[in-house]
Amino acid sequence: MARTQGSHSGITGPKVREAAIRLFAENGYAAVSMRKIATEVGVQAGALYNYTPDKQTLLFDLLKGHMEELLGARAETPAPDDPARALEQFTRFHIRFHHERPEAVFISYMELRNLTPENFEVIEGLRRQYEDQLEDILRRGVASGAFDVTEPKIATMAVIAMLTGVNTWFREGGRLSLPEVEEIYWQMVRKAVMASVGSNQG
Amino acid sequence: MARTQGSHSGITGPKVREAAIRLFAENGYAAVSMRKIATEVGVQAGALYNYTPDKQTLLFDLLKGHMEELLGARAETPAPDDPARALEQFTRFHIRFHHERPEAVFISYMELRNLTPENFEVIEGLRRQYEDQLEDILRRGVASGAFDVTEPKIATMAVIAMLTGVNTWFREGGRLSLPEVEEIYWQMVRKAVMASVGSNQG
DNA sequence: GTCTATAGTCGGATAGAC
DNA sequence: GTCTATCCGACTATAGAC
Repeated sequence: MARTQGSHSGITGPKVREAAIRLFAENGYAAVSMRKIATEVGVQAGALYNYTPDKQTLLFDLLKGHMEELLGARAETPAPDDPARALEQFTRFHIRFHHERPEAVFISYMELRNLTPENFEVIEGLRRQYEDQLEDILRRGVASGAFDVTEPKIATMAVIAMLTGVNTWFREGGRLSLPEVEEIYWQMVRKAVMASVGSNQG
Repeated sequence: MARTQGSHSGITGPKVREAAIRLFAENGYAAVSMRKIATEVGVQAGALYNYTPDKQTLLFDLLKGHMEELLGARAETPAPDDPARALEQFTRFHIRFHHERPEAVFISYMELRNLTPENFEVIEGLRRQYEDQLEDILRRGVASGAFDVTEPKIATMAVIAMLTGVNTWFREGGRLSLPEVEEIYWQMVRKAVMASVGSNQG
């Protein structure tokens, strides 16, 4: 007697993750039903519960996995001692990493409010770890005299917001390549934090 | 014979808008039911349909109202001829205006995907009108030699993303006042786009 | 590991009384 | 303008067969 249908392929787990990321990014967590995810994967809704205890945990695991990937990728990159070089590396890394995972990035910003408070705290802790890396670079640059930044925490938030914004408009195949975009943003970041040679109007 | 309950006050319309903005911001459009909005207002769900034909139109009207308020407030402010002064004014205006309406701002960024395609186009058109104002300032500054910006469109997106990011972390009563934050951001924006006196490493 | 079937709940929107 | 009552559909999660 044959199985009726469904994947039975042994790779349903990853397919659930992929389908959930895409659907959550497109429609939002609350608007996506377990049935839709199941249809996308090619199984029935009930079968999803072999891979996640519930919908909330599915969202949490996606966000946690994304943040751990981010921190892992950063950890693999040796950080230059020179603050200016470290800042350039951070800038290019952030743009590239976020460009490669637009959907996970989108969810990580948009669906935080759909996490339970306990789950939210975990994700926020991971995010803070990432932000602290940029803040450390800025503080070292201030100490060395390379940067002129009165409020490293604010500059950290400003730079990250600016860089993450690339995902809202950049599309492959447009007028500019990603390396060109990286260079433009790096020049803006560099000028924004560098020690100025003379003051301007303002 | 007296009315059973409900507002009957003649101001239910504004209360519906306010409740919807707050609840959509807190929980997301899809996660908020008409019943929840009605409870917040103090009426029954059916009464809401005296004020909006459906939930989608309610969301659309909120976003459209917000964008029109934004453009209206800009239009009331006389724009300086000098590009640097115009940029400073834009920077401070953006931070202040967005600070005063955190919930509407949040919805305007998060709930775009829950608009029908036709409604989305309308909101995007209004947003583009606003962005074009900054882009014009940057182009004028490049023409006058005051700014060093190779890609005004990208700089526009970068500056707006950076400024809007204030809403994600700034809280009244913290270490810094809003005018202080304005000043810090203005200095970063100014340095990022100003014509540099000498080049750096990078 | 997946299926079918179903429980129990909640959703948007409408009809008609007052 | 608001109420009550309701239609009808969709949802999460579970139970038990295969």
